[in-house]
Amino acid sequence: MDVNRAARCLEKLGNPTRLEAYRLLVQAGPDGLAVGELQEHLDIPASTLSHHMSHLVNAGLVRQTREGRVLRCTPNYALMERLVGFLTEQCCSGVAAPSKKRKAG
Amino acid sequence: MDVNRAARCLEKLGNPTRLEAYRLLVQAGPDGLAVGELQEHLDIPASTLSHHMSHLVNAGLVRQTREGRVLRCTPNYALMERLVGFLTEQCCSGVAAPSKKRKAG
DNA sequence: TCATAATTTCGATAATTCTGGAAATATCGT
DNA sequence: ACGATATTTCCAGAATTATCGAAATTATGA
Repeated sequence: MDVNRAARCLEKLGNPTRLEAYRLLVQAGPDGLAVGELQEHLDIPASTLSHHMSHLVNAGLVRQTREGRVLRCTPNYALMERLVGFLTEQCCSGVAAPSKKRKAG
Repeated sequence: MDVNRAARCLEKLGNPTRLEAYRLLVQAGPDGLAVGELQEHLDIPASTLSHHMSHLVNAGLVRQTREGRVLRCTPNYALMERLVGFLTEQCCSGVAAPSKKRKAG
């Protein structure tokens, strides 16, 4: 996770609609949610939501798998955890969580 | 830390120049850096940097104190930690770090 | 007061992002 | 094939953000 990758993830999560969408996916549990289910919760036009989701998918934060007519979305926890790790290690005071380092530890 | 506050912080950190600036402040230690010192590191025009810094200050992520002609910038660790807490609690799988809760614990 | 330094504000342009209707695509059941 | 459903892609306009030179502001020291 370099600074540019982190910035890209943060940028995508920095939109209220997208952050809420991601949060909904996490809350929904292991199966995530279909795009249409997200749309019901978020109450925005389908095309707008589709654009937002493609941002998240492109950044790698969300994965989509087709199930018949439905596109199921699941959060990429591993990437989110790497992002949180980046913030903790690079942007916090250094007092907490010095564990688990892979690069140049 | 509600979802909109979190989104605002993430949005501000989601710009590569601003994320790098914040990181430099953290790395610099307790005294942070003057705007001019940031400018040397980032190598961008003063007015551009000033705009970026005002984003961070407005979001509460950075604090500025005047020391003579110099404006010293320091990161707001407390807010960053609340942001990381938000992501950990609301956007991660729930497997890790269930400790330290203040609201409705 | 003058010159210098540090930084912001002004003003303007370029670039990007957000939004959403309409049309297209993909899949299913009959 | 047809009709319905789920979702994306196309297209365009509105809104926001990024950039930065020039001018203004704030502070220092002689």
